[in-house]
Amino acid sequence: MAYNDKHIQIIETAEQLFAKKGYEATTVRDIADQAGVNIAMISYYFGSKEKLLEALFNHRMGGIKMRVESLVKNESLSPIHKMEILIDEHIERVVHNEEFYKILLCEQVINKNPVIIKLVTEIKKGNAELIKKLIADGEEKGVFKKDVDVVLLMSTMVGTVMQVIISQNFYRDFNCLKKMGIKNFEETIQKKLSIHVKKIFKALLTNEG
Amino acid sequence: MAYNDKHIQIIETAEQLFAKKGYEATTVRDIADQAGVNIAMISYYFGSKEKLLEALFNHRMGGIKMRVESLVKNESLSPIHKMEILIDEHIERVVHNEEFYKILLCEQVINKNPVIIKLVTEIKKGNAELIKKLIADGEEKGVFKKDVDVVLLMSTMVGTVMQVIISQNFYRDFNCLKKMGIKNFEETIQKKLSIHVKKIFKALLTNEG
DNA sequence: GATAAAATCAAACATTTGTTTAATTTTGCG
DNA sequence: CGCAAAATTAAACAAATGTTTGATTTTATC
Repeated sequence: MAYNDKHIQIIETAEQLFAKKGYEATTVRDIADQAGVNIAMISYYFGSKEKLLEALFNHRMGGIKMRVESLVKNESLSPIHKMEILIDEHIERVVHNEEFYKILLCEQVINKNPVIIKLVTEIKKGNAELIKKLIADGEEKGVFKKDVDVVLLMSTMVGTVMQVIISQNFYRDFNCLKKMGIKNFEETIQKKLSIHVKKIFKALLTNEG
Repeated sequence: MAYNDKHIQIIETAEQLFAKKGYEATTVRDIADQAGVNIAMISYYFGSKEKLLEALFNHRMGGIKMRVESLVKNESLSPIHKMEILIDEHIERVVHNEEFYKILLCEQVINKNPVIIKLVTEIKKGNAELIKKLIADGEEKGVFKKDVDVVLLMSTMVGTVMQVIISQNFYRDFNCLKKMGIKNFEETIQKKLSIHVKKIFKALLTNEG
């Protein structure tokens, strides 16, 4: 399905509200008001509130699989370099789509909507298989260890980034960064996360520091 | 506030349902039916659905602060040993209270209820400060590095464990463990997580492997 | 066993929910 | 312009929501 400007406008308004209040606590009236459209438009355009959520997932997850695929299959990069780009692109994606990734996290916990489950599982599986091949490639070249647990590795990357995102207020507070501007802080946290996760991957994947 | 058996029964029934369907999607009728009590009992006992959620958080998070505190202040253990116990106790807590930790995760994302925010923030802050001291202690003794980012370190532990918990079906599927019994799998994942997180901490905290 | 407090219950409460309807307006095109 | 399709609207819809009420039953204390 192709979305026009009004579709996108409603989808991204819904995204804001779902992230802020949760899917169930967000009403179609909330969305319609904030998007400046009539309530009936949501059913008219998407069919239902739930299908609007599914549309959001399609909108945001559409391109991810290809991006990872083309990176891993790029012949001119070393396995280590590829892995680092993978990490940086993931961090960038989450930092710049905080709201969507919060919704994704909660939907994974509830795990109820079949369309979303299928979409997310397919992407996770595709990524895991690509990364598995990437690690096997690195292993052949003698730069990566044997017997790496791919899912554990990915869980650490994904889990660390998400945990930092949802507790960024605590991070600022604990490290006395309350006065730092939001844009500045976003940049800082992105760099710190990049170094941190890369350090972890180096320890888990290679034979030493 | 002290809870009697019926309180606990309602709280833990609510916990199951909140984890499965989400807080907002769970109705007080759901809870009352499954707990085998009248709907009115929830308002009568707790005041409201939201205060029942708060009661759940008090019920589950009451003891945590003390446990961590007494461990860190134990004089007879080395910093490294303490850190390993900290990791194992956290993993054990999450694995054996999956449902509650799922609810906690979603509530952190929404970040709306002031009582819960305060409770969670206090525990996180207390733990972070204790771990900071523990690392400083290890640094003095020459076993830990300088300038460790405590919040990033904790985020990796907490985030990794949660990510594995919420995607355990994927983990089983990807690693062809679908036929393994649930109890057996729980044990396996707990051991794997323990080794995995300890390996990461070693890399981040000590000067080499 | 009487009595007061606590617990339990079915029913009712006002709101709010997502969705639909049916009428009206806007748009696109010959 | 004319007219059909699409978009937009206000209003209405039934269903479900958390909470309260007021009566009844159980429990505990003397």
